[in-house]
Amino acid sequence: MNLKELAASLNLSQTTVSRALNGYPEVRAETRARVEAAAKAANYQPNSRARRLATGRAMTIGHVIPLSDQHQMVNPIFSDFLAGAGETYAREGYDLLLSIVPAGEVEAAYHKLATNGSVDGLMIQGPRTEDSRIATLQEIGLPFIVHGRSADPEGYSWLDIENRAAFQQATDLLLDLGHRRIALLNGQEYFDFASRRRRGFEHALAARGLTADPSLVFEAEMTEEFGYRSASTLMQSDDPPTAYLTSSILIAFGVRRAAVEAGLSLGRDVSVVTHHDGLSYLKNEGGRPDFTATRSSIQSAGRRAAEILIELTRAPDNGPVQELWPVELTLGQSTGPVPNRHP
Amino acid sequence: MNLKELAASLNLSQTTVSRALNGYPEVRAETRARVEAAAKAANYQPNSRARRLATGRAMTIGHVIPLSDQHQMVNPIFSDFLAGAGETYAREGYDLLLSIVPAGEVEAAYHKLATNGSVDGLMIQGPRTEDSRIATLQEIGLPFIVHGRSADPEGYSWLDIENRAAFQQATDLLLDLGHRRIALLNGQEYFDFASRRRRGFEHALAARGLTADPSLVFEAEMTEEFGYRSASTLMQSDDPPTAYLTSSILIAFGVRRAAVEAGLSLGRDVSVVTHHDGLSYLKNEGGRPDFTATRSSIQSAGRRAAEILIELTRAPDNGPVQELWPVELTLGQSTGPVPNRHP
DNA sequence: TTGAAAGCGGTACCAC
DNA sequence: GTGGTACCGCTTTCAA
Repeated sequence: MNLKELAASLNLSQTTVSRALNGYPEVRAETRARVEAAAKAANYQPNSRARRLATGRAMTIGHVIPLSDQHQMVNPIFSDFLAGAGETYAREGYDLLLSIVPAGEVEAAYHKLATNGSVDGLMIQGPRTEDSRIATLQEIGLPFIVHGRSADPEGYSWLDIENRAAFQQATDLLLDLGHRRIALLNGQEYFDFASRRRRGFEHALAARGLTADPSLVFEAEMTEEFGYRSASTLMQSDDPPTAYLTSSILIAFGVRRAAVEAGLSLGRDVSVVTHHDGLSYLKNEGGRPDFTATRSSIQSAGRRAAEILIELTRAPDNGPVQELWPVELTLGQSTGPVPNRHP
Repeated sequence: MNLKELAASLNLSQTTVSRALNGYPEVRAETRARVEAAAKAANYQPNSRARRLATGRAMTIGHVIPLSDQHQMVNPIFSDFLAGAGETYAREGYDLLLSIVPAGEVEAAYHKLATNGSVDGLMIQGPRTEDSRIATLQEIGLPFIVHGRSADPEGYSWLDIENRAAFQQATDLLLDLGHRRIALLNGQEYFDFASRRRRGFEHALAARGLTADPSLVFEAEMTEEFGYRSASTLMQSDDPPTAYLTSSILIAFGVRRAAVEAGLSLGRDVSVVTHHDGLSYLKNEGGRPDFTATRSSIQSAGRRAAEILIELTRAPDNGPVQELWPVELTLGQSTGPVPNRHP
């Protein structure tokens, strides 16, 4: 059943039926009701291809994922963000076009999506400190929003969290508890969020006249394995850290495993603060550890980023929208004393 | 630059230009070359919306993910499969429409995607033993393929692995090693793959006159936490199992953590076989355990499923395509002896 | 308040 | 081998 047939069955013109269905005000209420009833009865769905052509809008948002960064897809953050964004798209009647391309072909994909009119806007994830995607998109002129930002956060829309402040605060907490040897297990620092986190860490130390011990700072893909290996090494060293600050729950899981193997208890022998859904202080006393926070804040970020992006596609001439979200620090019931140096 | 303008600039008709660009044979080689050169110079991209309307094909495959099964998205299998499928779509010129909907609205989403012509085919993941999506799609008449299958595997296309045989084989291996108390940590058995795996497990036991001890069989969402909790409990029991067969690497990770806490070594004190990329026998002797297999087989499955699905959209009248893939068992260097009952 | 008709940008049939 | 033209199904201006 298409519009023409529906109109014929109602003895109305396509025009009127179209207007009735799309909420135009000039349609008489009675007519609209009649049309809506018939559309429902016939289970009429406007053909999206025809509508897209006629309106010139794709009603589609693109997410382009580089394949070699496939690890990114494994990262739970990625899928949670996607779930949140997808929720908004569905609510607003937008489709999500997921394009998985070899790394190095991302910007070519942008050009193609833009010129063949497949999408109205693009979502950018995982920005680097220097990220050429941003300049490319500005040049193309397609609306886009970045989850995170680059070193230069001017002239485009983004939604980011207070990475620097959060890690400064977390470091302060550990310093307040008396810790002096704190390890930082960070994501790869070419990602902007990671470099901001490191700066927060260093800043908190500097504020107390301390400097980061380079042998306690690691950066790598944020896996459990990375946390395990680096924490294991550190725990066997002569002067092991008493606290760990990590950039991901997976890294913290690895630290936990290393601690268990070393016979240490999180929250008693060694302190761990990790970024996850906000920041969490981890411990494994008293049964179930508090690792199981939902990642609701990341879903929220996805929802909000999608909202902003859709707004941008509707009013592309508005200035950039930039939102900086605070990060909450969730403490376990007991943050524990400064651990003694373990045997 | 659209087709009309391109044609005008060449003093040719739209028809000829279109034919030249789309590889129709009747175009003179010289003309075609001229057209192609001009198209390239002008960076011409055919408008995908117009093309879709004119051809009546969406050139798009839909993946519909239920949101409450959002855990599914966290599951690495999900994203690996997606990455593989996405690769094929890109190669074949198809778009991937990812639709994230509340659980319970999945079939409504199918109807909508079908009637508004947004997709040419649908990819179905995570089939249940009884899965109403399949009947719904058969009724709708949209091409689809299932990754996995339901209890009744007739009349539709699917790509599955030999779950039953694999778990039977794995159980046989453990029995051959002398194990008699083997725990099965399975996925939720309303998923068809999980029920097949359980049957393989039970069948191997039955073939030796043994029956599964119900207190050693668990099913749950396949998380690390599940593996940890169930293995911890079992390891503290009076008569703990000497071997674990698990349905996911995450579960195996949980078993590993429980083992470490209990002072047991994988591959020496306790045997673990898990499904991951094929089946793997896990151990943690001699440094790095062999947990780090790539999930390439799942990506391959995604690629192949996408190929079949695209083929189905092109020739919807062909009979169903059904492929059953074997599962390889990868042994560690040492599978270890039957563990002594631990203290 | 409703309808006729001209697009939107291609594709594909039918002539020449 | 090339061109004219009628669609594809909907939106949107313009007239009535």
